[in-house]
This record gives sequence, structure tokens and C-alpha cells, in this order.
Amino acid sequence: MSSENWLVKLRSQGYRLTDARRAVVETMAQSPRALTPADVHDLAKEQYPALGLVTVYRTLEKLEELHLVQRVHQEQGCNAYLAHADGHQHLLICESCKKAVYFEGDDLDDFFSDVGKKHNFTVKDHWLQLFGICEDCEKEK
Amino acid sequence: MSSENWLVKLRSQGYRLTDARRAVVETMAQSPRALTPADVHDLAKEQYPALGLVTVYRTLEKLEELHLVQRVHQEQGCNAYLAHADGHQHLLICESCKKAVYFEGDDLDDFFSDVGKKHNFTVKDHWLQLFGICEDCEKEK
DNA sequence: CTCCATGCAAAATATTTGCAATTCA
DNA sequence: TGAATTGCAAATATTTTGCATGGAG
Repeated sequence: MSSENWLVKLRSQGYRLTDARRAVVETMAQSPRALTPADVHDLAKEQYPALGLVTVYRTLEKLEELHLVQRVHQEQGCNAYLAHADGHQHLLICESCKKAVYFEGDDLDDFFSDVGKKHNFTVKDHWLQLFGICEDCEKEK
Repeated sequence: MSSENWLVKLRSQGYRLTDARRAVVETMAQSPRALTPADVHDLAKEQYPALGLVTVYRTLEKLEELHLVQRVHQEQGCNAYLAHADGHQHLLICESCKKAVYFEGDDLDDFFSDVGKKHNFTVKDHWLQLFGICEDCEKEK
């Protein structure tokens, strides 16, 4: 989804479109990897130098609420955000360059339900992430 | 694994056995759910009132290093620790009472490898967690 | 022209570090 | 006894909140 659509969605929720929000949205929409609030601040300031870190926090909060971005959990920390995929998809993350790719995992739902049954749980949700090395980083070695 | 074994393992790594560590170890070893450092502090102080929060942080760090506990990531936060299972197992967590249960997922490794191949990644590791409601909590409703 | 949004400063949290006193081995 | 460990206090790091100003609609 392009950053234009993100802006339309924000507007349709009654949020105003400001230069600060545009800078954060465009930064997030085009990033191939998950970004921390500080990362976003650094990158988006190139486009809108007056941007404050607090506004980054507040904008990410709204984008998460609208499911335009999602929080990504990693060993190094759990405060990085990535553009959200449509539907329920899972993440494959390169441990070297941090590039993130989504993949479908529909095949897994039955397996997860069975695991639940075995332990007398009703499974409501799941969370899956793969970590590895992408082709580009593999070549560089 | 009993807390006695944890103490033996700590000792075998050259760490000293103190009342503070015993209190933290026993608290972690017997907890059915993941605990934050503050949780551990509160619980372990019943056994050893002089316990400082800093010591809890430092002890959890060592226990994680020895793979006796692992960090658990959840919506509410990523700073809770749980006794580690033997081998590579995955977590099933009750969203109501927070009880955590391990399950085997050996069947999944091939699937994960295939996903990686499809995206030209060499998959090194994965994280999987299921969330649901356990039998006991289901009954209470 | 009316609020919503912003950025700053300050507050609230969470975690780590320096250090003198203590205690395990 | 000597080095590891402890708890306190203080330093960092991260995130949130209060508030006066500015800007979108």
C-alpha cells in the first residue's frame, strides 16, 4: 500500500494531515526494515527537519491503531515498527541487513488448533517469525 | 528441572550460591507463568526480604545466559521470564491466567525451511507462540 | 476561527552502572 | 582472607504527559 493510501486512511478517521505526519508516513511506508521511533525520527527529519521525537511516537501509535504498521519483536528489542501486510501474514527477517518479508501461513492454523486441543487450550491467536540470512547478505560473505 | 539442579548448574559455572540467588531461582523454577523482574522481586522477597531489585536483574541475566530461563514476548511487554524447557520447544500461553505450557514443534522445521527457500533466505531460527484460553479459565466463565 | 496537532520541557518508567559494605568458599 | 556479590544511589535510556503555540480544515 502506498503512502498516499495511508494518508487517505488517516484523514478518513478524522486525523489531520500535517507535514510531520506525512514525513513519518512516507518513511514507514517505504522502509524495507523495521524502524525504532528513533530511527524514524532520524530518517523523517531529512524530509521535515522540525519533526519532534514525541510526534513520531504519537504518529506511530495512530498508525498501529489503524493497522498500517505493526510492532516487530526481536532479540535486540521490541520497539521497532514495520508496514503491515494485508491479512494475517508472518515475518521472515534477515539477521544481517534486517530486511523483512511477509509470507502466508494459512497451512498452519489446523496444526495450531491441534496443539491447543492436546493441552486443553482454545487457541485464539498465534505469533510466528522466522530469522535467517537473505540472498544478498549471503553473497557478501 | 528442580531448583536444586539450577543451583548446581550455577555453582558449576563458578557462581556463588547466595540467599538472594536461591530466592530468585526458587521463585522462577516453580512459577507456572512468566514473571517480570518486578514480579520476581515481589515474590522472592517473601523468602528473602532483603533482596534488591538490582540483584533480580543480575540473577535473571545469568539464568538466561545458562538457558535456565527465557524471555517471553507478549503484547503487554517483553520483559517477562519463564523457566526454559529442554530442547527446542514452543509456548502456549493462556491470555487469562497467563499460565504457560511448552509443546513440541519438530514437524514445522521443514515447512519453515521451504518458506525460506521460496524467498531466498537461509532460515536459522524461528519464534512461535500460541495464545488462547486454558481449560480452567474457560470453565470460570 | 475553532480545535487538533506540535514541540518543548518535565515527569514517569525501566534498566544499568559505580561503589562501599558484606559474605561465600 | 580474597574475590565475588549485594543493595543502595545515581546515571541512562525509553516512553509518556502537561502545556502554550501554531496550523489544518
